[in-house]
Amino acid sequence: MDSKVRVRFAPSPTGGLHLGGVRTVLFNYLFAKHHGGEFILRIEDTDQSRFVPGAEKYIIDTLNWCGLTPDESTVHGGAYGPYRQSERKATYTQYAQILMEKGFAYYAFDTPEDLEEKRKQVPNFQYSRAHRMEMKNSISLSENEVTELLKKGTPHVIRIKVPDEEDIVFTDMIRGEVRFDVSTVDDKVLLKADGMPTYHLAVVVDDFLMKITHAFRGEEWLPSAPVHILLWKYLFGLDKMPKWAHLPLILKPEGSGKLSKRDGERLGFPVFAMDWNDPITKETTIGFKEKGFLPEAFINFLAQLGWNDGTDKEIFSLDELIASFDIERVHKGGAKFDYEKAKWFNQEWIKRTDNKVLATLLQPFLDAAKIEVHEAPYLVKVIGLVKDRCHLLADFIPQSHFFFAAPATIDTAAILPKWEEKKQVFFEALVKSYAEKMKEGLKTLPAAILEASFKELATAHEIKPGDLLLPLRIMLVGGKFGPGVFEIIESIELSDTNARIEHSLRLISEK
RNA sequence: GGAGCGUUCGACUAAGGGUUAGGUCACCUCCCUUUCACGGAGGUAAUACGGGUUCGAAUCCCGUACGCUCUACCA
Repeated sequence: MDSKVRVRFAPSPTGGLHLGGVRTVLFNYLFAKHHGGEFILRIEDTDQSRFVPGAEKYIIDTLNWCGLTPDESTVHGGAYGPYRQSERKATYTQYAQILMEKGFAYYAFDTPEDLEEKRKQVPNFQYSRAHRMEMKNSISLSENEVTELLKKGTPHVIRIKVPDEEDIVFTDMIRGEVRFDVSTVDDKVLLKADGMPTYHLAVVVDDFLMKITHAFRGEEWLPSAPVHILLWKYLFGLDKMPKWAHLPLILKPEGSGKLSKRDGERLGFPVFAMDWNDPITKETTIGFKEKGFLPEAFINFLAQLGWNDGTDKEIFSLDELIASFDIERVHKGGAKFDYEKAKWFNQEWIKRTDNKVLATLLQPFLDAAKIEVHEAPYLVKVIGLVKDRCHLLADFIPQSHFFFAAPATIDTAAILPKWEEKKQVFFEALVKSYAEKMKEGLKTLPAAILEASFKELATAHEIKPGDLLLPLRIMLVGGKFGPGVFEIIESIELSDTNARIEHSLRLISEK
């Protein structure tokens, strides 16, 4: 008997992948890899009305960005394909037939309009034992009537026949024993009128055929678990059933309820992993990647939403997560998403990431800001100077643009109140001294030397260096921010420094 | 309405019968820095409520409240 761990993530290709989806993938992936098992991506595209072109590719791109690459999928291949449910239609029909033959399912001829009408008439209507006989199906109708309807090609579905009285008990790896009284579950549709299976049939059949050993999914599936367990019992036997775990939900930061795309738009943070361009509405929804998150950080904070290793450790690489992940330590309760904490994780990962690697990742942001970098080593040096103050890769632009071009505006209002004649004289002297250095053929000097000579000159002019540092900073970067003044001068070199000082002096004299 | 699941600082969480209920984010104060950050040191702040069981309960049991999910020919 093959006991190798096999898990799957089974999204439907209807749009961007949000936080909850990625976390489900992550926990599946971590569990599989922790146990040396395999991770399968299966596309659940059985609802043709909701199919969105490009969504499948988007899901695969997202998984790649996160570093959660499937072992088997529509693009990676594998021995249990096809991995797209729309291509497995015949298989589901076959199993639906088996259920019919065994008497565990029946035909239902009610139209959607019939059902809608019935729901209006009967409060809390359930298509189950209570109302089954009032409907049009192969249990309520005579055998002749059924054959007649079938012969005429009347549209129909196949429904599961839920037993009258039975307790369904199963063990959830996170929640322990969960019990349902089956009389409260209705006769779910298994095969739709278009011949496609619903999720309920497809998930059971595919998990069996793909030899899935552990099935993890969001908590929203818990109420329909009894249907799936019934199907396992009828079709394959409970001993073959995967072990279940229902993951807690990711909640809105404020109030309560499941996190949605709308919350992100309202509160100003991403919900999708990567940018999603909806081909139908033409809307673009921003993703964590494009917002400036590192995949390591994205994965890290997602893992910490509902799981921890029992210690105070919070920063985990993917390999460390694999090594310490334990599904039984996953929480039962939902966790509110906190964007501030997410950004903190990202900042920690930016600090840990090599400057050359960051330089590559920063390129799209530099392009978007129209910043031209002439020398790669220069960029790497600048990254080293400002990375500590960036929560997002995008923060790099406002933190460092002055290294690449003179600031567009100078906050002279912050200089003027304390400006005086002797400062004017000092800065003119400073410009002169730098000009002399340049005449000697020097383009720049080390920060420490720049600082020493600056202080010396200040003393000679009988001004405290501290009174001059802030104005100088503002002249160079435009405002009250940025790394050490002399490190900036060292980087932008003497000629640029002089140009910026002279420009600011002119602005000041105009006021 | 019904069914299921859940509930520790504002947020994420630790502590599976004995702790001044610990850590992180956020917030506040101070230090470092004559900028903004980073870093360092402190501070504010929690066991939903009510009953049991026990020498002892955040932890075990029972109620109550509140919240969430599901209740489609969507997943």
